[in-house]
Amino acid sequence: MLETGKNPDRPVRADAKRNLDLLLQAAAKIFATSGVDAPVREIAEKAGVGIGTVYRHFPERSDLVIAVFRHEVDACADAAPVLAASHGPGEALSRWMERYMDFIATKRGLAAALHSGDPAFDGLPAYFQERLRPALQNLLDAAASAGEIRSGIEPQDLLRAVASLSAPDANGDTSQARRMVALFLDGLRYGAVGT
Amino acid sequence: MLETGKNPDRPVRADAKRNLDLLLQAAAKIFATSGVDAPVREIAEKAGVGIGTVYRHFPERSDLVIAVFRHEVDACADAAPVLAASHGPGEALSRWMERYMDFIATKRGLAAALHSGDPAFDGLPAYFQERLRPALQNLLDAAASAGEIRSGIEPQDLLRAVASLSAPDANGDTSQARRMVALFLDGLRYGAVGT
DNA sequence: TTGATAAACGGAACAATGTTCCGTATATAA
DNA sequence: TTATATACGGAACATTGTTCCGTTTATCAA
Repeated sequence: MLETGKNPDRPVRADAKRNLDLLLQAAAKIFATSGVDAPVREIAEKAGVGIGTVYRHFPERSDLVIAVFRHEVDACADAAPVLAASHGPGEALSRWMERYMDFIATKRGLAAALHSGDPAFDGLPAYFQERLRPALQNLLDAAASAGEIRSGIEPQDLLRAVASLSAPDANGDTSQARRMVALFLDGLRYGAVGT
Repeated sequence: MLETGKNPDRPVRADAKRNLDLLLQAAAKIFATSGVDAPVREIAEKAGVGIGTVYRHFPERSDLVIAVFRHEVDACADAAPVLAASHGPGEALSRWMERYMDFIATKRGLAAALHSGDPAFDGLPAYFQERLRPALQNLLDAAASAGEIRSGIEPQDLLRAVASLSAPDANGDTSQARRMVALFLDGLRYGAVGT
């Protein structure tokens, strides 16, 4: 019998992979611009694919939202080791917090969806913690070891605090939020072993 | 010229008033059951009126949501003087907090809508404060004057704290939340002038 | 009581959007 | 080059918000 049937180990087709990436990119941009309630058709058009292709990759609308969210969480988490390799511990921490704030700003529109009661999103907060907590933990440990900040800071507290501080963007102005976070981080430096 | 034209002072027709009440009742029940995203048709059917009638009274879906919300805020606020007249100051305060928790529980589904970015809902938080703060202030003043609780409690702090304490209803069980609030209120009693 | 009239009603029809389905096109492997 | 499983595109369907308009009815004056 000739082996021609459906092969489960067959690699993903190149066009499928490409379209998936195009979709994630397009969705990320449109979610950031128009919020997570943007029409699926709009995303398909921006990605240059048909609607059917969207639903092939993401059976439901919420699957696309989730994929974009996780993708952005991953990108944010992955930035930590990169920054740690290219900067000193204190500088790496500061820069990563900037990066994290950008992520939170993008996530604004998602917040409502996350707490909308749709069970599809139930796993997202856990993923958020799971991915970002260790990333930040490493940065904090390095900075503490170098004597640039005090030790004993809990990463999840920091994540939550900065997310809260970023919130009051009433006019869309982020400068105030950034000043608050900078001030907050200075608080970590005060009391460091080297001070 | 005979006065037969459109009379702006003409009283509201009886059926219009009745249908408006039916709609508010039906919407309140359905919002509590299925959330604020329930279809307009379902509400119209439950109220026993046509869709057109819904839109005559509430030009947009959000207007109906707002009307129900305000209606429930009013009912909760109006309960305060009634309880104050029929119970002692401490008991009136306790009972009103129970009443307030019921209101918050109903409002669960609304929370997402309120922060969804739809500008139609922008005024609701203000209305909430505006209406409930004075109602609670009176109860607090009476209880403090009677020496049953300490003075200097800010009503808005209490409103927010109790709303937060009521939130973690993971399984839909409200007993834990009620215990927490009761404990919280006992804290007010501790340190009262009569203690 | 009756007739005229403005107000209100009901629901068909339209628009926007999530989702399904299937005929067509194509990347891949032999 | 050819066969075929995979992926694609978009028409069609389902649900839901909203509009429109012909019909019904509450109200008032005679």
